Amino acid sequence: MRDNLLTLRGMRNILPREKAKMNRIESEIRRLFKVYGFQEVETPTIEPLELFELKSGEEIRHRMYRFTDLGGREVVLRPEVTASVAKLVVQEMRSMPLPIKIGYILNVFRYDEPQHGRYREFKQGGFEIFGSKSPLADVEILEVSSRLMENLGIRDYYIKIGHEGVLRAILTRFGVEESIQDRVLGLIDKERLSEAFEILVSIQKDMEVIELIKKLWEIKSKNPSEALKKAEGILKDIPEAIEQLDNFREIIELAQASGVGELLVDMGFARGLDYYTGMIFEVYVKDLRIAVGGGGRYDKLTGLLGWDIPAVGCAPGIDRLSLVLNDDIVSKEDIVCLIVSMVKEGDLLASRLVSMLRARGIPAMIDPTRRDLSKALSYASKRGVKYVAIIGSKEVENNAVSLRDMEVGLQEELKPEQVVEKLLSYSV
RNA sequence: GCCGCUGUAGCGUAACCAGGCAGCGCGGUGGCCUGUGGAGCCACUUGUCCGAGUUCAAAUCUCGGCGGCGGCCCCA
Repeated sequence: MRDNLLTLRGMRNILPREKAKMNRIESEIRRLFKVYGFQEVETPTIEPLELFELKSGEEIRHRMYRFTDLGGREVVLRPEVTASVAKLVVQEMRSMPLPIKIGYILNVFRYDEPQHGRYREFKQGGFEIFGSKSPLADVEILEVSSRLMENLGIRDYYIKIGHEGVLRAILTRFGVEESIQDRVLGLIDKERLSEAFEILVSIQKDMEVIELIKKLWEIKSKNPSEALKKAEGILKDIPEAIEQLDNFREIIELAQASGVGELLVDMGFARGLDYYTGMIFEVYVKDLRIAVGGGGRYDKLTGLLGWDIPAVGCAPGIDRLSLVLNDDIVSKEDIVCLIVSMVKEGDLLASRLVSMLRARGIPAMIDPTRRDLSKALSYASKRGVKYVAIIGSKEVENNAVSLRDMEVGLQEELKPEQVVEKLLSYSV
């Protein structure tokens, strides 16, 4: 049977080494949950279609795994987690003190064309803060994104940052309704400016709004204060936009003070998800064109679900981080001691020894094959096992084992207790 | 959704251009050698992605499908 008939396009088997890397990343994320006070939750894999029709954005919406269940409901495999977590908070946490800080590590599904770093099922971590409008919350999200990169030993990353509030304030000022705003921002994000402008022209807006957006869009700089200054000049006649820009400035200043990674300010930056209302960002690693994480502020989303509280969050991509990490971030250590019982009379001693080792947390196993000693050694060697405990009739008589150090090639006869003592430092 | 490259055993490959018995390495399984030869030796194991077409003859040439890899778009 051909494997490729059994594994769907865009899906994959995750092998031990890859899995170990993902585990490493996940444990780093969970450590940040603890240190920053995020409480981990899990939401349903399958959600009603409506949840993502609310505000997920056209891009994601037409790439959902979508079907009718046996009860006739239109359902989807979650294409992202933020909407689900927002729903969870609205449904279950109305009586909790604010701010509510939620973390998650969950798989998501998108029917994209697979390519480098892109699969149809992938895994995201997530940090979401509900109930605070303060820039301090925005900065905490930026900070946690930066810390994750650094804790994983990734130094050459930068954060592309923008502010949808500024763009939306301009559009609102010129009377562009929200659903049109979503479309226009989507086009701006794709750098399809002329199409965005066509829409604005078609609803009879004057050229001023187009000029403003064009000028703003051109501001892309690794010098945040310079970028902010330029933006201020452009927006000085629109107080609502200046207000948003002040918010952006505050976030950037606090972020720099708390040591987040290098910032690339992009005033024309918008994200595919329609629910963003303020600061937005994506995390990039040099030499990799795709984002390894992203996030932003979404103050209106929970309101649509029945509890109007501000929120900000981010989602690191676990598979993509794994792509960046070297294999050597995880140890290749496997079984420490392989026990080979060559004669039936040795099995009792072998069982006793393996239990003693495991009880002390030392990874050990009995070779269950009763093959030639040289084949057993070959197996141990290929698996990278450090010690082989050999039990033949001679050892059975002495109630001892011959412990062979596979790296040095020497061996000594020891009592089981002595073996445990010797290997104690390999305890996990 | 679009574009490019690609598809030979479990894995890595040769034969493809220029059509003519599909071969090698690794692995796996079994066996032989007093229990340290982490070996060796012997045997076995499994394959041209699928479907059409051209041809006396297709792994090889053509077309289509599917898959893989990468790019665009978008994102994680």
